[in-house]
Amino acid sequence: MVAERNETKILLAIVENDPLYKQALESIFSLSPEFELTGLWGDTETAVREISRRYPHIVLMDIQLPVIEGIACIRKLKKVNPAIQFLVFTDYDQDDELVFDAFKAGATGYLLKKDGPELLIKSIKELHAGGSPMSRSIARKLINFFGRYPAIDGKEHLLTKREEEVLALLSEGKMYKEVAAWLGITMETTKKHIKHIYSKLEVQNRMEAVNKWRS
Amino acid sequence: MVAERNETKILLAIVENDPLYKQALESIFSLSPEFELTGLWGDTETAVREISRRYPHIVLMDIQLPVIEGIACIRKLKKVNPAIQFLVFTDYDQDDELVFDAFKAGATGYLLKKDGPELLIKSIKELHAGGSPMSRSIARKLINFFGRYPAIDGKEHLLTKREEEVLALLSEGKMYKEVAAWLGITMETTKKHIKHIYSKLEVQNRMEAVNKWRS
DNA sequence: GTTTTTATACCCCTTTTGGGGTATATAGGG
DNA sequence: CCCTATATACCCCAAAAGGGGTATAAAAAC
Repeated sequence: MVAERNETKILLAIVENDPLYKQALESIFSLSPEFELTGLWGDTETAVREISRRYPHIVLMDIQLPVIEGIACIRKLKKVNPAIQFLVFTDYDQDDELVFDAFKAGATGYLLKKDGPELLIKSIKELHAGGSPMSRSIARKLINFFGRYPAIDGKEHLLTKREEEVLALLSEGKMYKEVAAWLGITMETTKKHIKHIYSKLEVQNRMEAVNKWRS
Repeated sequence: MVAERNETKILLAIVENDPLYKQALESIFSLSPEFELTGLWGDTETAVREISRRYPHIVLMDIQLPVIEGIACIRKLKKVNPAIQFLVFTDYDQDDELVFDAFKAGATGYLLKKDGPELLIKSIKELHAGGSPMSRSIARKLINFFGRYPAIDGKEHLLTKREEEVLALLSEGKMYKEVAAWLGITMETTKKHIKHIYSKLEVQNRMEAVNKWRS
């Protein structure tokens, strides 16, 4: 049901600082019938400026020093165009925090340059299909990360009674002011409850909250 | 902690076309210590214009010919301020559709003028307490209503294929621009599809659409 | 061979939503 | 007794959603 995405090309944009890689990537993707190269930029500033006019499905994002710049670029672009998938393409895999920050910023894939072009192409397809391709060492880091923290959950008393009431009314499609009227509180208080709900469930809107709560 | 709103009087507004009733109602409610008459209007236009400045708890709504006007007035006011409770106060109880339309528009009480002032006062209190007061004949109509239709629904080809795709993405909590990106169309076109979906399903928002479609 | 439906794109506008604060009062746990 | 969680209320602000148009082209229906 998720449409005929398979019939169309994968729209790819590339941010690559290294001129050699830049040329190599261009020759790979500009000629392939499965991809359409909608952008090829050498720096993040140009990328930020151009990307909204190119609307790629995937952005292959080279991250070099300064690392912060690439991460910030992903975060910025992800905020504007949440639909775009970012595949980090870098040499750096030693610094755990860098890797985590990339994912926090919105990257959904993390590939090392040494992995080679075949895996790169495979990863882009995988990413476009909804997957999260990453190099083995990166995957290991992610797994280990969850060992660092006690893996909280519980979930039973995640939401308070009042918050559950609010969420139940939200799930019926009621507007904030209707929820407020129903509970006999002001709309601002209703908003406050909703903000807490979203924060606790780590979601950004009503639909996601309801889905998460129902699941 | 429960909102310092209704410890005191019931704030009542009245829309009554008939001058005689208007006077009678005023004398009843303007003197009663339990009620405070925040508005007394002879026509719906004035009511619509004034009501947001008077913030009543309850609106006693006279419905006369043309019936459509009174119904529309309730719908309009309920949309603006869902917290207000509407008590229909009319002579008409023969036309079933009229009664149902009043409830659909947002009325939560339906009283006939012939029921008399004691029941009127009792009904307003009942409404304010969260109840749904109505004349016996009206209650009967409501009950019978559910026997009228086999409670089925065609539902087969109500939405087009594309519209179903859009709705599926909406049900995941995706923003318009994400849906657009996913389907490879513009956000404006996405909005157009969504408008059609809401119109066909007779709903006003994403949550209601998803609920209706899933049911 | 018109007419209708579907899908697309873009315009206008208002309302709703979501996220960031601050502040008060109260109930409970350390 | 302090401190946190809960529930309430209010502020500001930007983004998203929703509702009203118009218009074009292709496909389906009549």
